[in-house]
Amino acid sequence: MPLTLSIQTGSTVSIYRQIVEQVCAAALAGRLREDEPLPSVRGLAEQLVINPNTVSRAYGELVREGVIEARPGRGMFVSRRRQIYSAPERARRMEQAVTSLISEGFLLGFTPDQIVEEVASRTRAHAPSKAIRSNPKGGSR
Amino acid sequence: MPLTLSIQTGSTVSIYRQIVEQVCAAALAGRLREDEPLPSVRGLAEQLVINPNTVSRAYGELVREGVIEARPGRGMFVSRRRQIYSAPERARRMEQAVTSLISEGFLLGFTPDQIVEEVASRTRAHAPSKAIRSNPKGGSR
Amino acid sequence: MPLTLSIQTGSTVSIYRQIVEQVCAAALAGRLREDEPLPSVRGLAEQLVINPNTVSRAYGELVREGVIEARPGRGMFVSRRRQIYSAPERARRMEQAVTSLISEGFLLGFTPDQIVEEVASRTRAHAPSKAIRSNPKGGSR
Amino acid sequence: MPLTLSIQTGSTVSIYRQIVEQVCAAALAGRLREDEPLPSVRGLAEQLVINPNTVSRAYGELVREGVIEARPGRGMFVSRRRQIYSAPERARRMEQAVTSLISEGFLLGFTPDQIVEEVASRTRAHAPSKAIRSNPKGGSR
DNA sequence: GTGGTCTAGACCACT
DNA sequence: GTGGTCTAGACCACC
Repeated sequence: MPLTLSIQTGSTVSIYRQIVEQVCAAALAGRLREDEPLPSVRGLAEQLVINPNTVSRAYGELVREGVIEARPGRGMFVSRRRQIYSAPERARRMEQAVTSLISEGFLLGFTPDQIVEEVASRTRAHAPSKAIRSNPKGGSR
Repeated sequence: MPLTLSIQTGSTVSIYRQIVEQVCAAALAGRLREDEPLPSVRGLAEQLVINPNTVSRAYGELVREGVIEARPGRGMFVSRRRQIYSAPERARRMEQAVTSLISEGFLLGFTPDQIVEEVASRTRAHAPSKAIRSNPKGGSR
Repeated sequence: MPLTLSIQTGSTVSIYRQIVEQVCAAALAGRLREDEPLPSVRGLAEQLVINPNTVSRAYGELVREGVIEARPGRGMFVSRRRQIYSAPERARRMEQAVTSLISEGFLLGFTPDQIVEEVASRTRAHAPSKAIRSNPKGGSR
Repeated sequence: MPLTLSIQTGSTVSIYRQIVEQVCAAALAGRLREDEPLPSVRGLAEQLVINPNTVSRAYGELVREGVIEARPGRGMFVSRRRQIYSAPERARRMEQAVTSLISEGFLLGFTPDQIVEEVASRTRAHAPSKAIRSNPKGGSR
């Protein structure tokens, strides 16, 4: 299975960001084997009917973040994951993201329990395999 | 205590969005009494050292979402809670919000369980009680 | 014909509101094809001799109401029709709109029957057919 | 029955305008007899829990529009209605108001017939009596 | 005093 | 090129 990506127009998040996030999620969830190349820039652009520049940019970002790496002449491959953000930076970003979700959830009339449940059910869907290996903090806390 | 808001520059979320989220959270959590006006546009702008237009934009958004209402010449007040979105629209927006959080979480190296836990702990903090008219200061905490 | 908009200064309704209403009417009447972008923010501003910010505001409102969607870097497009408001909210907004018209009509000295007739004749003009994908010009081209 | 007025906060129309419209509608619908005074400024302000200045302003506007007139020492009374706008001006304003309603109606998913019906049912409610006497075009003047 | 609108001009991110 | 955000400063209507 050659990794299916999909983008949705009209979203607030840009196209290249959607690609970054999906590839990233796939890599972290173990859906991409280390010896398996990502779709080529031109191929993916054609498949998604977007500009190759956009795909190129997304891949560039992923390389910069250390998620994937280019093996010249062979393609892009997932690299061994390394943390790129400092611990405080990670915490800050995560807190912000959680705050956003909770605000939106409350605004839409969801109860706290429902919000948690929405997230829980979606994360289960996202990571069917147990191939998660990164442990950013340490404890299984 | 007349509702303290704070913004952080250099964040990925825009200033006006930060205001929207904070006011929204405060209003929904009952930290704002119905007969108590929000900070004035100019006042808040001065306090946060930003342009009044930015505050105005944030307030406008909140009005359109039904969270607060403008009483011209008097100020902005929290409006009575009502569900303005249809069920499909609610689901759609919530799904987008959840997707956004999960993507960010994965990117930051959080495991699914950790993401859920982050949300769970924060919702507990946000909602000391189910009653909207809870007393924010005395706290059944 | 790429959608002609016009505004009149000195009206009681604000410029950005006029744009919202006209685009809204055009989109809902099917005068805009789905793959055809709206006039660009700068282009429309130039054409109407107003500030780009004003156009931007109008477009932003339309995005929030689900009428159009922004594809960053490409332009604004009409989005697929969806009902974003809940039934009570729809009723509430419609009631307000009707009240506004009736008041204005009375103030202008129209009788109830005349008011109804004005609306009836205009709705007939606005909706040549029930199908959204109607062809406004003639040819099936 | 001493003419009941009501205002609603959080509306886009200002308070004084709401008063103007309601008094105007009442006068035109014949719900106000010519020998019957309107509520006093102070009385109405007290009743509606608003600032007397606001009521005063509304009455001033009505006087300026020729809808009511002051009989010093006795109070405000409805005057014999005269047209204050030129015919083209009236038509222009009415057209604008109708356009607004139709746009909003379409946006909310109402069909043309439903929009007309909404207006029709409301005008019936507004004017149960047949005491409409103004004839804007032919002139019973 | 309050919010609402508009203009002018700038910078950024995305395609 | 596109839209999105922010600043600066102005004017208006409302209370």
